[in-house]
Amino acid sequence: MKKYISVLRTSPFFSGLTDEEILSVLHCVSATSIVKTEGTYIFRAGDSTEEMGLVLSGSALIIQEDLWGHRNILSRCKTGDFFGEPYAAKPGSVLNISVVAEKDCEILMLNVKRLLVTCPTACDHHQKLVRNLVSVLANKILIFNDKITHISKRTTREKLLSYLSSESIKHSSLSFDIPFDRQQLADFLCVERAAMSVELSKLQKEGLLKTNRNHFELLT
Amino acid sequence: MKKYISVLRTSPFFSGLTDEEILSVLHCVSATSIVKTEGTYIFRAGDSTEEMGLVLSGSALIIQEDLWGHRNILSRCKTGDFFGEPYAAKPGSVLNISVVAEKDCEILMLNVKRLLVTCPTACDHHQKLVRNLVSVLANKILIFNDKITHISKRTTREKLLSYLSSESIKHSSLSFDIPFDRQQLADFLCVERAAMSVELSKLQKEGLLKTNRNHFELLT
DNA sequence: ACTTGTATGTTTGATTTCAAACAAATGGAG
DNA sequence: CTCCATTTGTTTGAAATCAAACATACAAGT
Repeated sequence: MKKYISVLRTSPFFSGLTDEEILSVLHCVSATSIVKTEGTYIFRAGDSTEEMGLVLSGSALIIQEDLWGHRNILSRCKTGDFFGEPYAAKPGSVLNISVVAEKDCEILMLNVKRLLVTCPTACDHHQKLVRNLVSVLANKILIFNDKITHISKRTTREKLLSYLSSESIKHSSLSFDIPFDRQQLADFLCVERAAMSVELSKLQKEGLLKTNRNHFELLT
Repeated sequence: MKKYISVLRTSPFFSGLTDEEILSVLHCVSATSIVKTEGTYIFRAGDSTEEMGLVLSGSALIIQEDLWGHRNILSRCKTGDFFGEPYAAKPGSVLNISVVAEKDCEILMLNVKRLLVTCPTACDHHQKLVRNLVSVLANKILIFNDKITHISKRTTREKLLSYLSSESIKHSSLSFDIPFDRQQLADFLCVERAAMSVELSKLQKEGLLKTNRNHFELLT
């Protein structure tokens, strides 16, 4: 397991823990590494799980398949990324996503339930790990919350204004850079890039904002 | 505080705890009750907080206001509901919502940070509370995750199929009831009720499903 | 300067959604 | 049963979005 310590060290799940603490705490969560060959399932929609996965090498795809067989790729997990943590943290929940090895990969499985119910005495690392779990979960909610706020809006214009407004608040400035190019922004807001470009042009003509590439300036 | 124990008992945050445990654990989180008159702010967007709120009486509105002054009501918290828990659980995060008293109300403020960093020794109730917090957060992610899956779809038809597909999996049956009427379903999926009704009719004509009121049957 | 690749902006017609009004069906209450 | 309120389905013209193609701008490398 030691050969992967550099991967674990960078994960928010283990942040604030020393290498020794990480190695020690891996027992608390019954960490076991598994190898998956390209195309095999790691989790399957409909399953339930007490374990979350952390990618040690290779990569995995988070996908959804509907009743009529349409497959949709939600995201790609690379080295250091993890998946399944909300399902593992909520006993009895059912996976509504599947995880498939995109390339041959090694996955570290961590038993979240054991983290929560056993070792109740104050193993100090243990406490830190629980705190990190809470932080990871809370962070995900904040990100989702933001995204829902924007894509709930009916029109492209409203989605843009909602997103830009929130970025402006986040940067405490009317002038800021966004971490997306046009195509990525369109994907994030669930609209067409072309329609979005048209709307951005209109907003500029109307004097609500100025933009150049990924730099934006809002005019009130 | 005792007069509100019946409210606390029903909250998922305190589930599995006896009345005595609840009263005892309130100290761990520096529980203090505050009174707010109609229209005053409990949280304001841009603030950060270590505390979450739980409504003891009256009601509060979760709202968002954008840069150009448009106000949007996200949800209403009634007795027993709580708010702000992801912000309190993620130190340094900034509120992107405001909370306003809709009527005169009493709010119990719970310091989540204290729950995570102090009393590290195994006060048994304390552990349960942390576990409940993890569970509450994980549950919220699962709900958000679902919602994003559906409303990310571009067309009304795709949103419907995505939602119905997931409900079918959840009920392990092609035949099931949904917890929404048409207007609520349209709001949930962020589309027009009328356009949705049209699409449902088409889907039925095409033989993909049958529906009567809130009962649905999918045909494969 | 030239070429190449990529990002961004614009245009087009077809399709979908919106918004508003109205019609039909349903479920209670009297 | 009849009346009434509510829910659901349908229609309509206006507006927005989609999808695809093309035009323009910019950057990196030769």
